[in-house]
Amino acid sequence: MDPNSNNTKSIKRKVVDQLVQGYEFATQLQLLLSHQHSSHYIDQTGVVSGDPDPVDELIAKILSSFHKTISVLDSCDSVPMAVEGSQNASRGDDLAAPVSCNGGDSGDSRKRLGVGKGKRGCYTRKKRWHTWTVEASRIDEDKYAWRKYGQKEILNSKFPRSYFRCTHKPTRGCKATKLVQKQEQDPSLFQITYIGHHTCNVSDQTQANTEPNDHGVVMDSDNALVATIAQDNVNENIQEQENDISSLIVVGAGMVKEEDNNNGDQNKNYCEGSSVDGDLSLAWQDVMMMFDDHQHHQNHYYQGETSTASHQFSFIDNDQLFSLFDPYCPYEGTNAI
DNA sequence: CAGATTTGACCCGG
DNA sequence: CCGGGTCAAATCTG
Repeated sequence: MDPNSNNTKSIKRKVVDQLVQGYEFATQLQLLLSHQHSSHYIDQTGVVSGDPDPVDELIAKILSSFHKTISVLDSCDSVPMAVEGSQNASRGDDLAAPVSCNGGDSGDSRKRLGVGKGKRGCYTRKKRWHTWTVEASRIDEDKYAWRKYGQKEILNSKFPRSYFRCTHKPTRGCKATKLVQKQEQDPSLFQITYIGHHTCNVSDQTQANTEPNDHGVVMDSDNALVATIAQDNVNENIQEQENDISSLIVVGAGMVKEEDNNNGDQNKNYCEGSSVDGDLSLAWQDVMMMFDDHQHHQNHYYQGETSTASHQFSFIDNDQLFSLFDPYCPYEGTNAI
């Protein structure tokens, strides 16, 4: 193969990838703004204005522009597209079934004990998704339902690291995960690393959280908005910003392990839920840097509000919570964290 | 019995 | 090669 054409293809793919992200984010922005605008109109005038919203118009143009650009690039190269199709791919089992890397012996899975070699660990690691780390006194600060799927002793760490994935992963293909580890300096604090954004319907998750939210700030309306967005088949990665950081200290935001994930296995394309979730600012940084590398300004995703909310999460009490991270006191909770 | 957790196995990637 | 992330059978719990 011609290395140049490979390189070009790689760049193209990256461009398309970023454009797809941009498209997604513009869509979300449109939803958010339209929501805000509508409520503003009602609040200020008492009457819902029927005028076409210039913001909507502008965003529609942006979306159109994105779409055209992507289409043009896509027609030049057979880069798999993820715009809007991603949601349809999650039919409930796409994640439970690990893309048969073994040549498709999907029939007799679930073998173990001596056999099963080559079946275990058959997965593709997340590499490019948006990750950020927070410090928190509780691990249940976010209102998502998590299910623990692993725990590991970490080298040079006193405390094991626990691995959680969204409870709705099997049913909705939500790929959000988080890693939780006690801080060595201050074991009362947890270091929580979130990986990826929730693509499940957040409204369900919020139902689980029956306790009143003492963060105060418009949680209800936010959640309503989340539901709206989710129902519109749009990834609500934006929502994560307001969902997850009520009383957290953001340690490192906007870190993206950016590595073109569709360069390895061309057959896998973007079928798993949404692979376009990520950080808008970073996405654009990437795009711009490919053409012009003078863009280094970092947009901070989160504003690290630090209230000290400590509401009781309905799924688990504090004793369970802490026993979870005590290697000698295994967590025996029944539901998600 | 269904769903969650535990935990050893397994593989990816640096 | 090895640490860390994920899988999945076994086990637990309500």
